[in-house]
Amino acid sequence: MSSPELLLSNQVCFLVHRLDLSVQAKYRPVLSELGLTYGQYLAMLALWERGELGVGELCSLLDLDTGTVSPLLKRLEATGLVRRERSAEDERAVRVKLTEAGAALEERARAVPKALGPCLFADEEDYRKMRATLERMLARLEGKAAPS
Amino acid sequence: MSSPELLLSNQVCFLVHRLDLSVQAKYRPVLSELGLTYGQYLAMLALWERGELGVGELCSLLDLDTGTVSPLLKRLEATGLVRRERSAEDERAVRVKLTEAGAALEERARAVPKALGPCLFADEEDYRKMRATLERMLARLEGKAAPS
DNA sequence: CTCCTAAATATTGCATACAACATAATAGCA
DNA sequence: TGCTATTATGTTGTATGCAATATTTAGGAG
Repeated sequence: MSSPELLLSNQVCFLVHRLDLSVQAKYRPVLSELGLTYGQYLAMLALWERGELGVGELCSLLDLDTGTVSPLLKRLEATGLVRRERSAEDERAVRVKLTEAGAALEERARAVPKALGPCLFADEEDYRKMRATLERMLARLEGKAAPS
Repeated sequence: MSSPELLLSNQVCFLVHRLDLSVQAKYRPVLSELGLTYGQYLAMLALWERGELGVGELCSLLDLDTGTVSPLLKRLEATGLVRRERSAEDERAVRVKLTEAGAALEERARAVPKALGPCLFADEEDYRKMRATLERMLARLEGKAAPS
């Protein structure tokens, strides 16, 4: 017999996971029209914001591993949205820059939050509360030491 | 120049995604001691709860595709926690059952929520509010039609 | 009974994600 | 200068996750 602590429906972690997958599912068809996956969209957001980034910077911004980001950038380069150039001063570093096409895509991308915002929250107030809750959960997670 | 709508830090979807990955990262070392991945843990929760399941049922419960669940069950079978048997009445159907080892693992798994609960929420009250917020977000997402 | 459709599960291909390791270049220090 | 540690990035192996397709079996119309 299961104790309530082990019931699937009682797990916050499961709720978070389903929510993430559901959100991605909502974004998928919209981003597909831009030729982007969900992960690529997040990377492009960072690039539109910063213009140019190192690989490590992008890993920090997205909170992801180089093992994830490095191939992702390779695919973005293959689709022509991004250019990767070895830095002249430091041959280890790679600068990731938007191409013409990559920069141009920003205009079309403005439609994405407009289309999907209403799927996620009711209004500004709702948005702020949700964001606050999620940020609190994240802070709690990252602030606490690993469980013994 | 980025409009605030495209700023990475303003995206609720990004918060949700980071939260999911952070939660998984917290669970990983704990589950690793049980020899389980995150996805396998969720599947085992369903099995401990129901005892025996069809593949399709598990897909519904976990809200996942057969393309995800089918190989996952294969790996659970390979580690000896689960048995898969073709149903006698309907040769298409596969019944997934706990093995002795799979059933026995439930005892050790009780430690998981105990260890990780405090990483996620402060107390019962906090747990309930978080759960309510997440469930509200999920309901909103799944209730709304796809964006035009 | 035969043919067609539907249902249940599995497989393939591609894109994350992370751990562990590999590679190359810089920095720092003796 | 030469050696070593560190840094920045890439690669490999394994496990999700989903779309699309394949396979097998059941059910139903005629």
